[in-house]
Amino acid sequence: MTKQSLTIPPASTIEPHDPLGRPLKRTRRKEARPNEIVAAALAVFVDKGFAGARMDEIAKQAGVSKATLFVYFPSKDDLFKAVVRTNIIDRLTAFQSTVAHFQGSSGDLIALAMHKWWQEIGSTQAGGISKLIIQEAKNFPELAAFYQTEVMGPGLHLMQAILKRGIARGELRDLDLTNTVMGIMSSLLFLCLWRQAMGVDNPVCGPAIEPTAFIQNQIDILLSGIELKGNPPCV
Amino acid sequence: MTKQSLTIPPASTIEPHDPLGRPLKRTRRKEARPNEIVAAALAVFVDKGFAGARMDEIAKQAGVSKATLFVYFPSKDDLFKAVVRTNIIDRLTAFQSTVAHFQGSSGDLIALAMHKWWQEIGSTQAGGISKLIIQEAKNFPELAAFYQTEVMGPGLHLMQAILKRGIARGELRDLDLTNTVMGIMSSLLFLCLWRQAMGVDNPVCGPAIEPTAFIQNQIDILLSGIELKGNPPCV
DNA sequence: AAAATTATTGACTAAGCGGTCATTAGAATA
DNA sequence: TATTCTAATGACCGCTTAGTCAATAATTTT
Repeated sequence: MTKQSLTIPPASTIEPHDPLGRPLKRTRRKEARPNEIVAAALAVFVDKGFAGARMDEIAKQAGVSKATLFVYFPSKDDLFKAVVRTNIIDRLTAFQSTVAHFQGSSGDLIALAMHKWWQEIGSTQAGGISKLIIQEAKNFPELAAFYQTEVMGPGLHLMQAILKRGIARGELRDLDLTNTVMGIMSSLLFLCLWRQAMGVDNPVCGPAIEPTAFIQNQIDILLSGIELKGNPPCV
Repeated sequence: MTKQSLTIPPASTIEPHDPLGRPLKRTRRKEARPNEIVAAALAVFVDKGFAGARMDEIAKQAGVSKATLFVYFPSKDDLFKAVVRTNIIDRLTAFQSTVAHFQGSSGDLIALAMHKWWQEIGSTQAGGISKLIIQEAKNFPELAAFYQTEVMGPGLHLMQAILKRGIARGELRDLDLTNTVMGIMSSLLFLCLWRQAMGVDNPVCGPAIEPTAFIQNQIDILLSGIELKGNPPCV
C-alpha cells in the first residue's frame, strides 16, 4: 500500500470528541482506523483470549461498528494476526538495540537484558501476546511459526550472543547454551503468563510476585547458584 | 415457548442404526461412564482449551451421546472442574509422598524432586492441565482459586520445605524463599506450557527442547550458578 | 451547490453450541 | 414372560456470534 495523502481533519470545525480524543459521530478516518482497531483488538484478545474475544466488543472499544472491522480486516483470524505482528516486531527491535552495544561485565549485561526485557516488553501489553501465542499456538500453527521465527528466534539468538560473549571473556563457565538460554527465557515468559493469568488484574491472586524482585532473584541465582560449597574457607 | 407437539410419532418401528448400517448398541454402564467421560474431556480440553472444546466432540470421544454428558455432569463448567479435580489431586499426593522422606543431600533432593515432578506430572496428561488453568484462569476464577489452593499451594509449600531443610543443614545459602521457589516452579511449568504449545505434538516445532536435559541444566545452574568468579584462586 | 465517491453502519442471516426433554430400550425383578 | 425402573438418546430450543450487504452520510470533485 503506497502512502496516501494524509487527510488530517480540519481543526476548524469544532466537533464533539470521545474520551480518547476521537470524533464522535460518523467521521471518516481511513488512515487512523486500522491502528485504532488493532489497538482495541489487542486489549480484548489479551483479556479474553482468541475464542473468547467478541468482535462486537473490539468494535465498541475501537469506537466503530462491527461492520467496519470487516472493512479493514477480512476475518477475525486476520485481525488476530495483525495484532500480533504490529505489536511485537517494533518493540523487539527496540529492545535489541538497547542491549546491543553494552560494554560492562557479562553479569551486568545479563541483568540489564532481563530487567529491560521485562520493562519494555514483558510488563507491557506485548507481554500479553506471549500468553496469547501459547494459548492459541495449536489453533494457529501459521501464527505460532511466525512468532517462533520472528520473535523467539531473535530473542534466543540475542541471549545466546550475550552468553557467548561472557564465555569468550572468561566471565562465564562453559555452558549448555541452548538449554541455558531457554532457562532464562522460561522465567521471563513465565512471569508474563503468571501475570496475565493470576496477576493483580485477576480477582484470584496467587502468591504475590513482585516482578522486579523475582527477576533480580533469578539473576542472582543464575550467576551464583544457591549452594554454599567452596567459597567460605577462602577468605 | 409453548411446547410444540410431540415429534414424529413413530407408528412404524424405526430401528436405531448407524449411517453405516451398524445397529447402535445402547449399553447401560452407569459405573464406567463418568470416568470415560472425564478421560475424553481431559483430552479434548487439553487439546482445544475450554472455550474451544465442544461437548459433541467429548461425547463422541467418550462413545456416548451429548445428552448423556448432561446426565452425569450438570454443565460444561462442572465437567471441566471434574477433569481438573480427578487428574491432579491423586497425582500430586503420590508425588509428595515420593519426595517426603528423602535422606540425602539437599542438592540431590532438589534434583530428585524436579525430575520426579516432570516424570510423574509434567510429562503426563496432568501437565496439560497446567496450561488449561493458565489459559482459563480469568474465565474461571473459582477454578483458578481451586488450583491455587489445592495444587500450586501444596507444591510451593513442598519445595519451600526442601529449601528450608537445605538451609537448616547448612547446604544452601540464605535464600529469598518465595522467589526462589517460584523460580524453580517457573522452569517446570514453562516446560509443560512449551510442550503443549510448541511441543512435538504440534506441527510448529520451536527449538527442540529435551526435557530431561533442560531440567538437569536448570538444576546445575540453580545449585552452582554460571559465573566463574571466586573459586579458582582458592586452591 | 450539485454530483460523485466511498467510509461507515444498522439490520440481517446462517451456523454453531450449550443445554433440555419426551421417548426409547437395556436390564432388573417377579 | 411380563412388568418395572432407569440409563441413554434423538430431536429440538434459545441464544450467541462471525460475517454480509444495501442503505447512509461524510468528503471530494465538478
